[in-house]
Amino acid sequence: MGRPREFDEQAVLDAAVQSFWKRGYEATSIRDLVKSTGLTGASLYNAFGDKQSIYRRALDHYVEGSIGERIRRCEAMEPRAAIEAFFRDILARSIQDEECKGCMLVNAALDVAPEDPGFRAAVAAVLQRLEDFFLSCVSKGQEKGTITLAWPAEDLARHLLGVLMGVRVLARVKPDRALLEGIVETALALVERNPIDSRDRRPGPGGRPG
Amino acid sequence: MGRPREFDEQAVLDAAVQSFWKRGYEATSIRDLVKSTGLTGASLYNAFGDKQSIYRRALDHYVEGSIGERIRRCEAMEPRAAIEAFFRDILARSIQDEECKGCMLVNAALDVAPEDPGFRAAVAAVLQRLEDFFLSCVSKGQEKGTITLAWPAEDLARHLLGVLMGVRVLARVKPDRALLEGIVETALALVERNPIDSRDRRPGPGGRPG
DNA sequence: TGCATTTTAGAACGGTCGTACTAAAAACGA
DNA sequence: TCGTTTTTAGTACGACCGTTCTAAAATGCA
Repeated sequence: MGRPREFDEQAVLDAAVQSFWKRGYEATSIRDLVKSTGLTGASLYNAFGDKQSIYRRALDHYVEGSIGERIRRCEAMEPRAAIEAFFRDILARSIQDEECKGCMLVNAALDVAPEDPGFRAAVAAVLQRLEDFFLSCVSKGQEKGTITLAWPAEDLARHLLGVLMGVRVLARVKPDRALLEGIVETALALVERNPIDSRDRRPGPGGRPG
Repeated sequence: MGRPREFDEQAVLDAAVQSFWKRGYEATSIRDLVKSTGLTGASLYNAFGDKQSIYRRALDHYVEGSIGERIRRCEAMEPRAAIEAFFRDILARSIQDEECKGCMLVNAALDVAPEDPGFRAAVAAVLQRLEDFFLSCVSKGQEKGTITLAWPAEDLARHLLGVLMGVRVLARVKPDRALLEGIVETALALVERNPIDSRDRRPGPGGRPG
């Protein structure tokens, strides 16, 4: 069996996430990780493999714990309220994010994804998951009458994904409440059902499913 | 007077932009720049200073040539058409961007801005310029009756800025026409004047200026 | 033509990078 | 208790980093 590990893998991943999240892939060295995780370089390589693998494990760990958790929490809610809760949570976190770390997934999307096909696919898959979450909310909300019928559910979901990315980028440079709230409030009002929905203003292909 | 330079500064900055744009700050080495610009390390340091200064000059060069130029071109148009032309240009460039370089400013916003106050201020200033451009378009459009009165001009401008950032991020990972068009078309329809504008649905503070 | 000045070319510097290696330490099964 | 196996700790390695230095080359001015 051999000597048992002295560290908790989850705690080590938490620390690795913090390092990579704040400074990015290139700017974080193995020696930085040694400092932040508390274990030695050899242990890191034994447990996770090379630097890319460590980053990948950290990113997956972040995604499951942060994004996946948020999606799961919101999926249990009423569709329209789920979208609102999702964005209000993002908004609150972005404004109180004093280190301006933003979202590690978004950072990864511009940092490692364009260079490495593996990372790119991983990031794209999570983006798809977010789009699917929004699409599910919008579709259900359209059926229930709480979400506007003025646009196809697909386009509304894509719009929400785009707005989410935009908020996350701006929060890293200008974490200004008025700016971020202005973006989100407008988006939330956009998806809201309103009187004009009685007519088909923009039928478009693939409109209301079901 | 001494020996004259053998290189064209603008051409060198063009080459530096290409390198930094594609791979980011950390992943681009001085030796990469030596290769892409064609001049030696000593010449680079003589002409521009250290690596940070080279990047800064390259970023400014990109902003003036790409973003500034686009703003100037659109400012001459009718407000509503200016917004549409701006985004259709972004859309076209994003879709045909086979290297998925995205926008160098957005890349800088997540790459160098969070670490360095100087870079951060520079990026924030350009973001403010974009927001001001959108605000100007929206305000004028509201006065002319081509832009919706359903939201304050400030919020619409912020929303457009957020959408712009979102498109630029997604284009680097998933340069999918349907995705990007879905985001932009929804945004363009959002700012469009429509029948509901006859009532003040969302007066809000600082609404229509003038 | 010669001096002053600047740019060139390329080697060289110390430092840090990701990673691999060497042993000691610590648990297991026999 | 001994041998096996794995993790630890620290060092070592070659490569590359940003930057500087040494000379040679090329101009303008006297």
